[in-house]
Amino acid sequence: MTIKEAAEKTGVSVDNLRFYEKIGLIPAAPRTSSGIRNYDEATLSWVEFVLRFKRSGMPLETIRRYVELALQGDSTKQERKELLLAAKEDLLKKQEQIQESLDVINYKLDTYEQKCGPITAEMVAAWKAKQPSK
Amino acid sequence: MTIKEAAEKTGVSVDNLRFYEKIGLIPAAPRTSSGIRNYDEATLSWVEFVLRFKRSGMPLETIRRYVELALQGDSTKQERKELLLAAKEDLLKKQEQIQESLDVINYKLDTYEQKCGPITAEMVAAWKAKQPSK
DNA sequence: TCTTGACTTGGAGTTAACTTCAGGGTTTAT
DNA sequence: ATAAACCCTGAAGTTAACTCCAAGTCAAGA
Repeated sequence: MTIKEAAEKTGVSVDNLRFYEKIGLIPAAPRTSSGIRNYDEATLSWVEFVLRFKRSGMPLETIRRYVELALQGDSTKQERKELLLAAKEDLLKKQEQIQESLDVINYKLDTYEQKCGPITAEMVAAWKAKQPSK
Repeated sequence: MTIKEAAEKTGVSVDNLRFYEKIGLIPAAPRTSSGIRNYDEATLSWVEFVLRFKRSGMPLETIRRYVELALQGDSTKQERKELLLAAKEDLLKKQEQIQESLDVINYKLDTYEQKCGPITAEMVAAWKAKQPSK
């Protein structure tokens, strides 16, 4: 499978696939005898695996480290476990913070329905009261 | 309140407070007669408000736009509502993606407990089988 | 075989969000 | 009244994650 087809399948741009390979985010794809990348299913699986974490906002460097450890085999099991636990903590915290924002947004949307503005109205008022000339 | 005190209260660095003000993410703090920023409670409230959205991963440009609209008063109510609805969609999607990653991490952590590696083990094997030397 | 389009690499350019710096002015403590 | 610690601005530098470009190689159709 050419890099273009791999790009279409994964939704990652051709340039980005090469970039990810260069930084070690995904293992190097196999090549034809003339040096052209020839993606196989195993490599595509890696891409999908990596993308799931990327989508959740995990830094590429963290994912890269995990891939590096995984390719080194069983001796790195413990370190990978710690990495996953740390990543889990990050994601849980992020989930909480998103929920906080959602609560604020939902509250504001609620109040937009009836009255005019919620907290913001007061904040704007306080702000405007201090302005000397428009 | 000096910018340093405001920085300590909000957990945002002094430099960053000035930067946020410059890009319009927070309204300009009042100044003393000699031109030094003198933070008041109203401005601190804005900072806290903005930080909640920032923590959830919302792009600063989106928050900046909301602040801009809010400072323009009631006439922008409709536009702000639309902005909040779009932001809500983004956050819900992000929440879903984080949940997906958490599911994968939890599954991997589970399997690390007993056997050795989960999916990754197979992926590594497939990868290694293709490697010529090493 | 020649053209057209896809592939290669290395490196430069871009955007978001900081972060640091140079070169000053202000406040405070001694 | 002067040194230390703080404040100011505008601009340059940094990092992450792309994104594009130049210059060349390779493959498939007319």
